[in-house]
Amino acid sequence: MLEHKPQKTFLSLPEEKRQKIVEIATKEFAIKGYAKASLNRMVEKLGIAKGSIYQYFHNKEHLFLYVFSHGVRLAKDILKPIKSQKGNIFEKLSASLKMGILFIQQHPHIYQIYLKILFEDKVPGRKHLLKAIRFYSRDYLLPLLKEAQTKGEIRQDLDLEMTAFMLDAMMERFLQAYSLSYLDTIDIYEAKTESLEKKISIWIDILKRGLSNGK
Amino acid sequence: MLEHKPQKTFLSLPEEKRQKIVEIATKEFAIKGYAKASLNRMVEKLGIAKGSIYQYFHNKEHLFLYVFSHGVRLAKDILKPIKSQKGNIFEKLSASLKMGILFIQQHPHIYQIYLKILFEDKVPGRKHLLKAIRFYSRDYLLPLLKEAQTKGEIRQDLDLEMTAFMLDAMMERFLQAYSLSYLDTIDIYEAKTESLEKKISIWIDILKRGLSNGK
Amino acid sequence: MLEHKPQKTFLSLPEEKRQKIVEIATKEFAIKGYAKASLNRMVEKLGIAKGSIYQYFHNKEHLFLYVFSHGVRLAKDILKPIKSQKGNIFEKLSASLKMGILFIQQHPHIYQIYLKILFEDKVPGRKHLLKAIRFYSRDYLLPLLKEAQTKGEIRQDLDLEMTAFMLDAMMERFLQAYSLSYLDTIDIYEAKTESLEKKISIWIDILKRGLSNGK
Amino acid sequence: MLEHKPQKTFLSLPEEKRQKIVEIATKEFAIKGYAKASLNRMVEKLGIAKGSIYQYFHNKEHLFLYVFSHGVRLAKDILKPIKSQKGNIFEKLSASLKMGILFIQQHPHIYQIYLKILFEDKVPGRKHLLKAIRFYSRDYLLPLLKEAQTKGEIRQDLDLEMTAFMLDAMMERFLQAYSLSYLDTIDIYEAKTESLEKKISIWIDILKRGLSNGK
DNA sequence: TATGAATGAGAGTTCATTCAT
DNA sequence: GATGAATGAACTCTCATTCAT
Repeated sequence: MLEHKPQKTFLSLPEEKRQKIVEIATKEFAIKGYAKASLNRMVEKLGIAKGSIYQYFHNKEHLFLYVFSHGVRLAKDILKPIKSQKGNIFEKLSASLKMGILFIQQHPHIYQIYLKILFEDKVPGRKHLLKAIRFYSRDYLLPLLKEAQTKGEIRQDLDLEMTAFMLDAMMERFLQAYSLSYLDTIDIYEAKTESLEKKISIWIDILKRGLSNGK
Repeated sequence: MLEHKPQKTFLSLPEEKRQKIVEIATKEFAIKGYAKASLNRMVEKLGIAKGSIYQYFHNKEHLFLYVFSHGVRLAKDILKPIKSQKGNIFEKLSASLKMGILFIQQHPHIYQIYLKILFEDKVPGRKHLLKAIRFYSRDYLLPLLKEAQTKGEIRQDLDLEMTAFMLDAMMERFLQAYSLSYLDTIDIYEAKTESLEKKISIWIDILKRGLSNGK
Repeated sequence: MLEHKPQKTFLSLPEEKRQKIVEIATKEFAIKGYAKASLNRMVEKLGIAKGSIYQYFHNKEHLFLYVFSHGVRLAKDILKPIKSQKGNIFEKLSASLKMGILFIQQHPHIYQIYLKILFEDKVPGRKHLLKAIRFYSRDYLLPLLKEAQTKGEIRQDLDLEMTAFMLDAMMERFLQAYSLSYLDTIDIYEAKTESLEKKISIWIDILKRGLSNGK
Repeated sequence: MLEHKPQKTFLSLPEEKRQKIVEIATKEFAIKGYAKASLNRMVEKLGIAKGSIYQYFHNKEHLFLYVFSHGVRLAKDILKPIKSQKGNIFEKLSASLKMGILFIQQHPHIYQIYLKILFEDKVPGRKHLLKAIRFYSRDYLLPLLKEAQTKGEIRQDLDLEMTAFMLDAMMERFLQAYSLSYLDTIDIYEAKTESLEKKISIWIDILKRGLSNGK
C-alpha cells in the first residue's frame, strides 16, 4: 500500500530527468497545495511538452500520489535508524525531533506537502495518506513507550495509548512551528530566534519529569 | 485592528440574511480554503445573484477578511472568561482546552478556516492574521505562567518563554487533532473514540508533574 | 435640433445640484468616453442614489446627450462674438484660434468629450452630433471666406469650399494638438513648450501668403 | 523597440490562420477601441475556443500591442520609398498625402486603431505608441524642410520647427477627415464627394505660395 | 514517444438598469 | 421624489485534459 506507480514511460526516462520532474512537481505541490498546483507551470519549468506529463502519469492525481509517496519513502529512510539506536526513551525522542528538523532542512518541500494536505480537501486519497504517515503514533511511539515502561524509564501507571497520542501531537506541532518559520520566515512562534537545541532539551526535560517516576 | 468592514449595503440587510451569508461563506472558506473558495457556489447556495455579493463586499478578499474577523470575535468572546476564573494554572489550562473543544463543536468551520490558512499561501493578510490569533502564546500563556510561578505552582527554574511555546504547541495540536477527527471523521488519532475528558486529564497530569516542583 | 431634454425632475432640482451633476458627468464622459463612463462612479462622486440619476435622465444615453448639448451651447456662446468683430479674415482666424485655446483652458472636459466621440463607436447619435458642430466648416468659415473674397483680402481664384475644408482641418488639428498636450501632458507635438502666440502668428502668416494675392 | 512578440504557439500556426486572427483582431480594436474590444467576440468570429487566443497571446494587452506594431510595420513599409524619391518638397508632400490615402484605403482598420487610441485612456503603452508614430513631425518633415531650405525651395526666414508642426497637423487632419468619411460614411467634410486629387493639389498650392519665396 | 494546439468550464469582477419601499 | 438592493449578462483570464500529428 501507498504504492503509486507511474506509467512505464516515466520509468524508462533517464534518471536525471526523472529526478527533475519529481523535484519540480514536489515544489509546485508544496507551494500551491494540490488543488492550486498547475501542471502548466510544471511543464513550463521543466521545459517539456504538456502532453508528456500525461505520458508519464495518468493525470494530476497520479502524479501527486507518486510525488507524495516518494517523499514518504525519503522520510522513512531517514527515521529508521533511530528506533534501533542506544539510549533511553528520552534520548530517542530527542534524537527523533532533531532528525525531524534535519529532514525539514534537507527536504523542506516534502514536509510542506504533508502540511498542505493536512487541511486541504479534494486531495486524492487524503485520509489514506494521513493515516499512512502517523509515524509517531501507534507504529512508532507505542512500541518505544512499551519498551521504556518495561525498562522502568517511565511510570507504570501511564496510559500508553494516550501518552503516545500526546507525544505525537507535541512533536509534530514542534515540527510544524519550525517548518512555518523556516519556510515563511513568519516566525509566529519565534522558533527561529531561539536555539533549537536548547528548546528541545527543555522540552525533553519537562517530559522526563512528567513521565518518569518521581525521584 | 483586525477590523474589516463590509459595504453599507450588507449592514442594512435583514439580520437573518446577513447571518446566512456569513454562515455559507464561512463554510465555503473552511472547506475549500481561500483560493479555491468559489463566490459562484456561495451565491448559488444563497440563492442570490452573482452581482449581489459585490454589493455586500468589495471583493473576495474583503468578504474573507470579514468572515475571518467575525470568527475571531466569536472565539475571543468564548475564551475571555477563563483568564479571570479561579483555580491554579493547571485547572486553567484544562478549562482552556475544554473551551477550545466546545468552540470547535459549536463553530466547526471557524476553526477550520484558521487551520486552512495556516498552510495556504496567497491568503490575503495571512501573516497578520496568524500573528493576531496566537492567544495561547505570549499574550495568553505567558502571564498565566508568570502568575503561577509567583504563586509557586510551577518550578522557579522554568524558562517561561519556552514553556509558553511548548504549551501553545501542545494545546493547539490537541485542538488540531480533535478538529480533524470531528470534521473529517478521519480519526487519525482516535480522538473521538476515547473520552476527551480522560485524555485531557492525563495530559494535564503529565504537565503538572513536569512543570511543578518535585515532591 | 440638438435638443435633449432631461426629465422634469432634473429641471426642478436646485441650480447648484444640477450644475454639479453636469460637471461630474462631463468629467466622467470626457475621461472615459461614452461606453466606458460609469454611472456607478458618477453617483458615488455625486453622493446621490443610483436610482436618482434615472429620475433625472431616462438612461445613460439621455444623460450623455444632455451633457454634450450643454457643452455645445457653452462653446457657441464663446465663439459667437468673433463673427461680427472688426478686422480682416486673417485677424478673425487668429482670434478664433485664440478663443478655441481659451475655451479648452476654461472647459477642458467639454472639448475632450468631443475628441473622444470623434472616433468612438456606439456613441448615441454620433453622426448627428459631429455634423452639428462643424463650426469652422460651411456655417462659419465659408461666409467668412466669401466676405474676404469680396473685400479682396484673398485671391479670386480660390475654391472656397475646399479652402474652408482646409482651414477647418488645420484649425481643428491645432486645437487637438493643444488639447492632447494640455490634458495628457503628453506633449507629442511640443505644443506646450513653445509660445502659443508665436505659433499662431506664424501659422496665420503662412496662410496669409498662401491665400492672398501675390505682392 | 515597438517589438511585441506573440507566443510561440501563434508563430507556428498556419499562415492563413495567423492572418485571419490579425485581421479579425485589428478590426475589433479598430471598431471598439482597446477597452471595449472583446476577446469573446474575436474568438467567436474566428470560430476558435476562448482559451485558444490565450495560447497565441499572453493577454489582451499583448494581442493589442502585436496588432498595433504589425500595423505600424505595414505603414512604414509603404511610406519608406517617398523620402528618397525625386522632386521638390511640395511634390514630396503631395506624394505623402496620396500614399496616406492609399494606405487608409488598403488597411482602413489600422489607421482607425491609431485614431481610436489617440483619445482613449487606459490604452497600454499609449504615450509610447503615439510618440513612436509621429512620422510627419520631427523625424520625417524636419529633414525634408531643411533640405528644401538649403535648395531654396522655401523661404529662409521660416521657423522650421513650427512649420513642421503645422504641416504635420494639416496632413494628419486631412487623413483623419478622409478616414472618418471612408469608414463611417459620415462625410462630415464631404471628403468623398470631391475629387481627392483636386483637393490635394489646391492644398499643396496654398502651401507653396505660403512657404516659398514671393515671386 | 513526444508533442503542443485546441478545448470549454469556471473563476472573479463590473455595470446599466429595475423596482419595491 | 428619492432610495439602494437586486439582477444577470458580459467581461478577461486559467486550467486540466485530449488527440491528431
